[in-house]
Order: sequence, then C-alpha cells, then structure tokens
Amino acid sequence: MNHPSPKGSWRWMAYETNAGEFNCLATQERQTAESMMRSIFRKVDCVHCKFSRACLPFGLTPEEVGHLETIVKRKRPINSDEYLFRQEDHSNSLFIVKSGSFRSFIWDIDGGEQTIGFYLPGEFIGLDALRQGGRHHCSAVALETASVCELPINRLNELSAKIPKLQSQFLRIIGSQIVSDQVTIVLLGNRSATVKVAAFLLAMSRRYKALGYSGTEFNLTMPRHNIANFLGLSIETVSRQLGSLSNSGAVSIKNRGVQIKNLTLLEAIVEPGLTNQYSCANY
Amino acid sequence: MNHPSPKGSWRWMAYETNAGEFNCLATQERQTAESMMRSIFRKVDCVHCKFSRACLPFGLTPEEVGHLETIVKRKRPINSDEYLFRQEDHSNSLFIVKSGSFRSFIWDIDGGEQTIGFYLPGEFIGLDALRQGGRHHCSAVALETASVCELPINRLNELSAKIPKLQSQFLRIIGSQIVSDQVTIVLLGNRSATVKVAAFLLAMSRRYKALGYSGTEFNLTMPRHNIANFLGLSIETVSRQLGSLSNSGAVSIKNRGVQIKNLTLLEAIVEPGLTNQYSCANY
DNA sequence: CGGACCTTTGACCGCGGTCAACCTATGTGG
DNA sequence: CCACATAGGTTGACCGCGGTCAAAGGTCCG
Repeated sequence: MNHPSPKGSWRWMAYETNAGEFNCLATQERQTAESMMRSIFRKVDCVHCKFSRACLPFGLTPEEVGHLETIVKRKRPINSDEYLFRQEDHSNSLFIVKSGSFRSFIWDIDGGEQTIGFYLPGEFIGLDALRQGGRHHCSAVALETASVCELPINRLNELSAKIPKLQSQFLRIIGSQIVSDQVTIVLLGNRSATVKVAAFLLAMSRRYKALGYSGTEFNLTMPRHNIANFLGLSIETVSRQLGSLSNSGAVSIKNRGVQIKNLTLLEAIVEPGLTNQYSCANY
Repeated sequence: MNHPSPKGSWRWMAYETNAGEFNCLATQERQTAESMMRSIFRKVDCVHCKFSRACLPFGLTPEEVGHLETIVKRKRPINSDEYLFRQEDHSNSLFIVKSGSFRSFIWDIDGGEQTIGFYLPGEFIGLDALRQGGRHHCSAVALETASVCELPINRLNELSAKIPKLQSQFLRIIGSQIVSDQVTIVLLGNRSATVKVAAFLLAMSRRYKALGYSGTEFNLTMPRHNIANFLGLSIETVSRQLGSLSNSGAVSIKNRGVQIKNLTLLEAIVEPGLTNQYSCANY
C-alpha cells in the first residue's frame, strides 16, 4: 500500500480481500473506505474476474471455464515484501496476478540482485519453472498486498489435452511473455537513460490502461531503486530523468504518483526506437 | 561460411547438405572435403539427429517420434544473410535449427536494429509467433548456410494433446527459452563492457560444448557489429575488450576464431554476477 | 591487383556512475 | 505532541567508462 491512508494503515483490511486492485489508482481518485468494504467478499472466480479476457478462460465456453475453475487454487493474499516463490524453489505451478503487483529478480553470487520485470493483475508469473527440472530461475516478491491464482502445471497440461482452445490460449500467453522479454532486451540494450525512463513510464501507462485503469494517472508500486535496477541505471539517474521529464512538461511526478501530462511528447521521446514495441506487456 | 576454405567457396556445396554443422569447429580442426562430401546425403530424421535429446523427441517412444516425424517439414537449406522470417510476418510455424546459426533482431522505427539473440543447432526460433495474432515480433536471418526443421503450431498442438510427454517436453523447451531471455536481461542490465564480452564468450563456449563440439576452440559465426549490438556496446568497445581479454591470457582471438586459454580466469571475470546463470541457453 | 568490408587502435569527450549532503515522509517512543 | 530515527528521494560536484570520430591495417572477393 503505497498511498497515504486517511487514518492508519489499510493493510489489515487487504488481507482476505482484493484490495491490491486499488493501488494503481491515483491518489485523488482513491476509492473510499466504503467501496473497499463492499468489495471484500466479492466473488472472484474466473467467470467474474475482470482480467479473464487476457487470461486462460478467453475463448472458452462457460462449461470449459468451469473445468478450468476446478484446477485453480486461490491462495491467501500475499503481504508486501512476502515471497511468492524463491529462486531455485521447486515448483509445479504457475501463478497469475489477481490483484496487487509483483517484482521478479535474480540473485547475484555477490548478493546483489537484478530485477527482471514487474507484474500487474492479469499477468503470468513463474513461466521460468516450465523448464527442465521445474526449478524457478528467479524470485518473485509482492510489491504490495496482492493475491494470485495458482495453476498446477500437470493439471493444466491434462486439461489442455482435452480442451484445444485452452491449449492454444496458453501458448498465446506464453508467446506474449516471450515477446515482452524481448522488448525488455531491446530497451536495455542500446537506449539512453532518458529513453529508458520514458519508455518505462509509457509502458506502465499502457499496461494500466489495458487493465481498465487510468492510463494518464497512476501510482508506481515500486520504489526508485527497483526501477533503477530494472533499467540498469543508478537511483540518482532515474531521479534526474524523472525530474527532467517533469520539467519538459511530459509528466508530473509526485513521489510515486505519476500523471502523464503530454502523451504525445512522451511518445516522441521514446520514439527513436520502440514506441510500438514497448506497449502493454501481456496482450 | 566464415572460415577460410582450401580452394574457392564451399557455399555451393552447403546447399542441400548440413554443412553448417562444421562452422563451429576451429580452423585447424576443420573437416576435410572428403568428410563433408560423405555427409551430404546423410539421413537426418529425428531418430538420427544428434540434437534430439535437447529437442522435442526427448523422452518419447520410437513410435511417438515417428508420429512427430510426420508433421516436421524439412526445408531447403538457407543461405547466409537469407531471412528465415521477417518481423510482422504471419506465421503458423516454429523452427528448430538443424545446422548453421541464426540471429534474431527487431527493427527500430529509425531503421536501426537491435539483436535479440543468436541461435545454434538444436535451439528453437520463432516462439514469439505463439502470441495472439501469430505474427513474428522479430526477424531471423542466417549467419551462415543453415537448415531448420519447421513445425506447424496447429499440428504440434494436435499431436501434443495425444502425446502428453510431447506436451511437457515442449513446455520445458519454452521454459528454457524464457530463462534464456531472462539471463540476457540480467547480462544487459548492469554489467560492465568487460563482463558483457567475457560472459558472451563463456556462454558461446558452454553452448558449443553442450552441442558436442569443442568448448575451448570454436569460431564465432557473427561479425563484431552483431556482437556489439547484442551486448549494447559499440564495435570499438567489443574489439578493445576482446583485446584486453587476450592480453590477460584468458582467451586467444584471431578474427572470428576463439580459443579459451584459461577457463577459470574467464569465469572469474564474469563471476561478479552470473556465472551459473549464463550457461548454455537452451538446456 | 583493387575494392569492399571487417577489425583494430588511438584521441577526445560526454553520459551516467559514485560520493556526499540535504530534503521529505512515515513511524516510534518519551 | 514533538524529538528522533529510518528509509526513500532529490540535488550537486566530480570523474571514469565507454561512445564517437578518424585513420590505418587485414581479409576476402571478383
């Protein structure tokens, strides 16, 4: 929970709710306590899930979705800084973010870490465990109170064999993940600090928009040093670039709150390279 | 074909053969013309393919491999600089490198390109086309005369539904690809030019070794500017780093020929980061 | 032999890392 | 309610790594 609360912390309430959903709203658009309360016991099966069109149920008949439901485990919410899984953990499951957000990273031998990516609702985590041996190659921690759907790989395979549409949708999602990683490689490969930071903001904007939230006003759920580490920059450089993007009028930054003031300008800054490519990650 | 030939070009001969296999041998170990000739009409179905243990047939019964054979298309060899597919091409197929090597890259708007990765025999290309829409997100060109197996995705899905082991092996390979991309992200993210170049050589060494070739003596199949572009460095910096690695006694570089002189030293240079991680890409 | 391309080497300098100080937000205990 | 501690974020000064420009080999080809 990175946004200020009227009184005390809402974290207790997030437990057993899908409160993480609210974290991408800008400060002034924050939900009231009432609306949060109303959503506490909301039904969140696949049929009612707002992300299902970008998830496995897409294209399936209601009956087939029912079959899928039977293999989905819905775990208790995960608190901020809690691990979803750790590097080298054995795993027989994939995870889909239902609410909140995650960060994945790889440990260096010397104890440092390299952030691999960030995950918003509707996105898959843990595809790296598909490889031989089934061990995770990276760790994933919650950036805020979050919840996930867990999918046992074996059972998903069994079901995929019976439901061809599920199979092909699964592969489409995997393909999107691969493309997303490729785009990250492009971003890190040859770009200036300015373009990296601008592209990062633009990508977050597009991802939030694709999720049905505001694409022009949102809160970053990760601290600066995670952004810096992800982009291969120092914290200071990220801060300076955010400052200069603010000065140019492209965006307005207030702590973790972001307003896109001039989308065209922001796109123009990113343009020398990858505007079309660095769009919403998993679509 | 990047290595010198005793007389004239062998390129004509590579056509309709699997000559690309020879390109990763060091100069002094090159096959004679005779042995190349003998291999021209060698049978290269899945059962006889030396890469099958890292490919889809792994773990399948001979009968199941026979079924797999029926959907594999074996295309004519691809010449150096010829495209396997182009960005935005519609595609219903995956490809597996049978011989030779490939480079994949993304076009920038301004006409520049960013290399995404290199592909050696036994490795999969084109998984990015699995995503929604089935369009390739990158282009792939042959770095030398090469050949591939083509796998229509639809037919692979059909067969996977019938052969669970095929399904899980396919997912394992995809998982390896994802891990490989993640490792590239780590490499590009925070490393010095020295470590990037050393890690690149170390990775090539391990990949060749895993393929059954020499891990201490091999030829790079790509020009310097491809390496530089891939690593996010300038050509000059790559050249300088290769020079300093030579001076340190870790390796010996002669044009595209590489000899690993002191593996321990090379690993030590890469160590601050990702020795274990940046190993053979697709295993 | 001549030309195109690849690779190396040197000189210069700017982007971005590093170090340091300061500012701000949040939480804790007196 | 304020003093203080802590963590996160910003800003400034400095300088080194690596990009850029330029020129000179090397290698392969017709």
